[in-house]
Amino acid sequence: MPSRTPRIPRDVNKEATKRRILEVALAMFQSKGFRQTTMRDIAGAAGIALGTTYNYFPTKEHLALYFFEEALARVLARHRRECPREAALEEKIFSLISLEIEEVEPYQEFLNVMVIQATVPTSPLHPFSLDTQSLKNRHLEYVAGLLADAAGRGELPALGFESMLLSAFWVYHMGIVLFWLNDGSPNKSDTWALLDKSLRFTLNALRQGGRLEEPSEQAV
Amino acid sequence: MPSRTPRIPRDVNKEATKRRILEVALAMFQSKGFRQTTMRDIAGAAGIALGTTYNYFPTKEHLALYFFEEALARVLARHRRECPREAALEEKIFSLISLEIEEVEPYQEFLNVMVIQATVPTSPLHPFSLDTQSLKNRHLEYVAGLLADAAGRGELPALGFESMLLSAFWVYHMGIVLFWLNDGSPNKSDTWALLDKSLRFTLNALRQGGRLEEPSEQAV
DNA sequence: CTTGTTCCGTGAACATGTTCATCTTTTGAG
DNA sequence: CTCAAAAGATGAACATGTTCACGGAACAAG
Repeated sequence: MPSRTPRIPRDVNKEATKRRILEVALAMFQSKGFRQTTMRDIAGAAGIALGTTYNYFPTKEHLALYFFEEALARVLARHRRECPREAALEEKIFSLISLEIEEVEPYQEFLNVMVIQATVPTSPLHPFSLDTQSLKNRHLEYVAGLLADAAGRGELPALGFESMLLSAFWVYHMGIVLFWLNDGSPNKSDTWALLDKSLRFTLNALRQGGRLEEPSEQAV
Repeated sequence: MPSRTPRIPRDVNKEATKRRILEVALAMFQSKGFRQTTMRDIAGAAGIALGTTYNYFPTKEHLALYFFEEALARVLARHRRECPREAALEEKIFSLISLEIEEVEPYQEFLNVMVIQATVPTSPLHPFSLDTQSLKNRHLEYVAGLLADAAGRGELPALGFESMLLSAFWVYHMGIVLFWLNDGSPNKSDTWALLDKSLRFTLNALRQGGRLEEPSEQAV
């Protein structure tokens, strides 16, 4: 009887372990919630020792961050696939935020505890900052693409404050998600109404010149 | 020698203890940061046992909530005092958000960890929800007053979606605070620029009719 | 195969928010 | 004043995220 232990290369095993931890963790976050899921639970379910988990993910929150990585990837992929190129800009943005909320919907309880810390980049002091920064950037790059596309097709006038618009989008987007999380109306209908109206309002205003200075005199 | 112990009535002592815990805690949150301040530290500095703290505040976060209670009270008081009644609506709102940020500025590190959980109402599941709800409401009531005042003076046309405007304000306000927390520009100048321009833009648009439906044809 | 090195897994130990059985103080009735 | 009940204070104990010193497995060189 030759080699009793099959000698699996280290790299393969590591990758497999990492995936296993992730799968187990996400499943438990779903079923039991983030707070209720213990690092000991995760390690146990993944068949490894407690400390080993920390060889793969520096904190419990980082483990959760992967959730958002995957969710964002799915959202962008779906948006590219499902949202017709010739749709109006407000439709594209509405659809982007909707998809996002949809992907994230089943994890609402988990989000209530996590999203914010995970999505809001926070200060440079926060050890989390760099990791979330890249998430945010990937998101904003996509939105910048949508805006550039709309501008290229004459759907938006040249405004001269495009980068600020992107900042504003981030602010807006975070606000909507927070609102949604806290929306107690049936089917979260308030969120959809707010999203719809605020998008129309903003884009109409932008199309009409996006004036940032004094109001014209024709105002009531 | 009569009563060796002066027998201070319980109520008085309790109130004093509560205040002492609060003062000590806020001071330490400032100097060492929220995370670095231990419940044991607080109890020690307040001269009581660890468990006693929990007779006064159910969680460490509730202790922090008082910070916001006080900050909001100061902000509203200052705004009522400092902001002239006849100022334009955008100035009033700008000033309100500025004051808020100013009051909260020294605690930025603390905020990075806390604000969100403390200010975002989160789900009904969250034990924190009710307590933060009242904070939010007090804030929004004040803003509603500003809007009503502006409408009464003809500064804003009757729009027909005032309550949605209040929701939008909440979204906007949270977004700005998040942006500010994450703003790496010198003196946070990006935040001020964004705040200024977005307010002008929005209010100009509202004054010009606050159209929510299809854009007019005169758009470029 | 042998061996030194590097890498990884392990679980005990630690830090800290929170709970709870127990003890102490206050209170008010007799 | 006396004393039983009520209210409050206490710190040991618990739960859980995180660290770390240790040991063993994988690997490369001889």
